[in-house]
Amino acid sequence: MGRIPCCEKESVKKGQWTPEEDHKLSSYIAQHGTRNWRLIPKNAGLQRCGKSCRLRWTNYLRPDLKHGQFSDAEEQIIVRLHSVLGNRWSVIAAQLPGRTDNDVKNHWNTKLKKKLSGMGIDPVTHKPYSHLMAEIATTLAPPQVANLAEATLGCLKDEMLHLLTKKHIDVQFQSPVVTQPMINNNCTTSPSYNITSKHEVVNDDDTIEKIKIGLSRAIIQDQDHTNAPSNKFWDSHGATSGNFPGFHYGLPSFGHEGEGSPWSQSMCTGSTCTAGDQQGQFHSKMADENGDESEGDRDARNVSSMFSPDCDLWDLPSNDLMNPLV
DNA sequence: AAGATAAACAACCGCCCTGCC
DNA sequence: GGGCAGGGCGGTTGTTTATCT
Repeated sequence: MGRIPCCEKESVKKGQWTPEEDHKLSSYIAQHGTRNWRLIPKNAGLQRCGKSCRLRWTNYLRPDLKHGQFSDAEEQIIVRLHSVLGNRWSVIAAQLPGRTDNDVKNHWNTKLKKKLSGMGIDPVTHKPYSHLMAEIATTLAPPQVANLAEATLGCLKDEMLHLLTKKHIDVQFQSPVVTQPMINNNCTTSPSYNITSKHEVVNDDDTIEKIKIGLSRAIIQDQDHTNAPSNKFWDSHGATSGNFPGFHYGLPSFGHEGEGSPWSQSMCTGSTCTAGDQQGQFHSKMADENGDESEGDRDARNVSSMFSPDCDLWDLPSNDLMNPLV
């Protein structure tokens, strides 16, 4: 017994919507509202699945939607929220009037990810690539480090090669450019990425080789210290996370995770997220406000609080958000 | 000018959550 | 409490448009 389909697939049209279909749907919704999406296509005379109608309406036809280019301010907000929330597009979109989650997601995937990568910043964790590689080299046990480092290089290689064919990335990788905060609200300490970088093309293979050599050296140095167990974070704190004075080491994650971004998770599992620090306050605040409301409601409200005059998040010292190793 | 490639956008799919019965 | 339907969400795919060779 499978799930009951939301509509009869055979009699349903797919693909691009025609202006006539748009008009039918808009007219029907203007008259009857958006109750019961399953009945809407039938009543509006559309050969479409109710779900398809809902998407068309919410992502394109709604009169309050913006359809133009994203402004710099909007991009900054997306990057900023993504660093905290991860791929929670609906929550991010809720902070951008007239934008849908689909809009934001598409814009992120087609433009912003590449811009960040071009700056030497991993768009998943919002950390510099050099930071990620340093973490790998210093966090893992010697039997695992070589294989995992190789695997990580594999993950990064495609993106790097793609970028290196177009833009120069310094072997040391540039740290995020700190500019004026994008949202004022009396916040003066928040960094924001300067999402513009134009450089000349360099020799791809040479750069990749330098990256590999640098990582190999780090691995070798790490292996040289295998007889000093007290220095091994993974000995005393588990294989994937641990503490080190001034830094939190978490195994970089390249996939989607359930609760917030890997980076935000990482921030809250190590020494940088103590009960007294500001980031910890932010997260415990989120945890305190659960009540009976839905997770989405909480997210939306908590995110809204970031933009409040109190400026909870934007007041955080830049190190608490980015915690750069380099 | 034509084909190839990349970028941008639109839509679909399947999972999951929530509310109702 | 369990089952079901509706709807939300994020990931992915398909199509169109722009740019490059």
